[in-house]
Amino acid sequence: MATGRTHRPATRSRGIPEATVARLPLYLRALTALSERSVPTVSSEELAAAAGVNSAKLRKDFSYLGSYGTRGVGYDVEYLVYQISRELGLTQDWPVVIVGIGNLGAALANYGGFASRGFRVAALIDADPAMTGKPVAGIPVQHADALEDIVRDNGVSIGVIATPAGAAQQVCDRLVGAGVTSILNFAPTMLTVPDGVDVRKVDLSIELQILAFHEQRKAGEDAAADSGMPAPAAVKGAAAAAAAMDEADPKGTDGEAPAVMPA
Amino acid sequence: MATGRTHRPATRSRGIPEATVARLPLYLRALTALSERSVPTVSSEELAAAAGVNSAKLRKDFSYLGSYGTRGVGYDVEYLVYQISRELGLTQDWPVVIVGIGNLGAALANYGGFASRGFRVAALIDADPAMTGKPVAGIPVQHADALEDIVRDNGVSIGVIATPAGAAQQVCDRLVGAGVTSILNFAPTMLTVPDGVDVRKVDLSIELQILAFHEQRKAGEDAAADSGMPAPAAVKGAAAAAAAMDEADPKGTDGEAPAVMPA
DNA sequence: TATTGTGAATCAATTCACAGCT
DNA sequence: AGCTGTGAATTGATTCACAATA
Repeated sequence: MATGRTHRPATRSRGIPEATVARLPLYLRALTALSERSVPTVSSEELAAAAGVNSAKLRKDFSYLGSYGTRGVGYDVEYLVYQISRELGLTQDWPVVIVGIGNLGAALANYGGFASRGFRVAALIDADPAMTGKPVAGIPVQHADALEDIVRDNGVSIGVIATPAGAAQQVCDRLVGAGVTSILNFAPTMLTVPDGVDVRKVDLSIELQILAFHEQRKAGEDAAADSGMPAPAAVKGAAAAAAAMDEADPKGTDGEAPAVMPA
Repeated sequence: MATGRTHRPATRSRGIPEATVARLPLYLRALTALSERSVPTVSSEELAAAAGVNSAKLRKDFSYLGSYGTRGVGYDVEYLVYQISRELGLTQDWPVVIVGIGNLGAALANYGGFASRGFRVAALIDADPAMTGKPVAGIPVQHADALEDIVRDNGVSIGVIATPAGAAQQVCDRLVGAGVTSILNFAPTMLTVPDGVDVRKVDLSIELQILAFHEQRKAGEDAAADSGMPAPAAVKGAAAAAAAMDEADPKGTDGEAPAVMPA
């Protein structure tokens, strides 16, 4: 993710800003919707509105990819869909494995978006022997012992971790050892990986906490402004309540990480 | 989210950078782990390593909250846990409703993190009458007709949308109409909300696409460098393949959005 | 005429580096 | 002696505003 090497001088100089890369999927989704409605062209203004960004930002983003628009007219929808798909690497097939088939892993396996263009669920892996062979989303769950073989046999380079926090690092190490170089982590823990391996993290509790912060700001900062804990003195216990949040696996039918994804 | 008002002059001048707010939950998690191991103090260096950031950034972040450390020593773990919890608004109870109890909604409902400090699942809501009354994670699912009553009766200000994309905007409108001012959206669609309402989005397909981009960069840009679609001419069809990804609900036992969250 | 593509200006976030305290 | 807190420098992202052009 942060290895700043200087590769090919092709098409356009490399170095699309990370912020731009993160928005390309947004544009692609909006363009796809237009494509389905057979809209032939869009202006930066229209497309920006559909993607929820402003048009100057969108044009600047596209300028990193090349000059794919026509002045006075706009962008050819189909052509842009193709160019962005290619830029994102979606014109090829990416086999992924999902490790940890609990509530969340199952939800991910059932996600329609996986099965469509670009990504393919190559295997579902779980450490619980009782799960082995059980079909989830039509795919039989395989035991964790076979992880390395599965990754190698399928040429998997993207792994999804949906295990409990305690197992995540170990699973990560095994995935990386077997050749995976991109990881999507749903477990609420920081993963340590060697250079050259990308990790993206999706964490519901963090998203909720950020919302709570803003919500608090809105609700007025009057009520219960200051109630205790005046100085870094002996405050043991009181704060410990805020703990528990992450780690551990309180209730939950089985333990894994909730996932992220749309219908 | 972007309303730049100038509120209370209390404790410290308002205006914690958004990037800092987004990292506070990370620090909180690391501190919580230290707290559980009864570690009394940490240096910025140690805590930064545990949270996966560098120490200068962490110190700068904390400087926005106030001077909670001790030079030559470090930070008091319990005290910092308390201060960050308070800053994030986690010292109060936030009732949340989850709308759309499919694969993903159920995974979210079962997520342990919800039940612990700060957030409480006040209700589960689904539009399917067959779901009504069925307990999920010990909480009976209620019908969507009761949405407004549920939100008002429970004083809910945070809503989680885990419905199919097609229903998301309508659900969002109803939540906002009933008084919800913060929304966590798992549906793969852009939501339009009035000023003063925050939306955070979690989207697996976007995360995967970002990973694919970096993966492609690593794999060498040789193979299949350029295969077709030379100009913005007649390219109908070819690119349409990249579509389908989002929207719609291909397979999937029932249709909702996968979720995001840890064990 | 309408709309892109992009330098220049602005704003935000990160990192440096060190003075100030304990 | 060690570590925080923070101005100053730097790097990165966004927005402005307009010349280029189909």
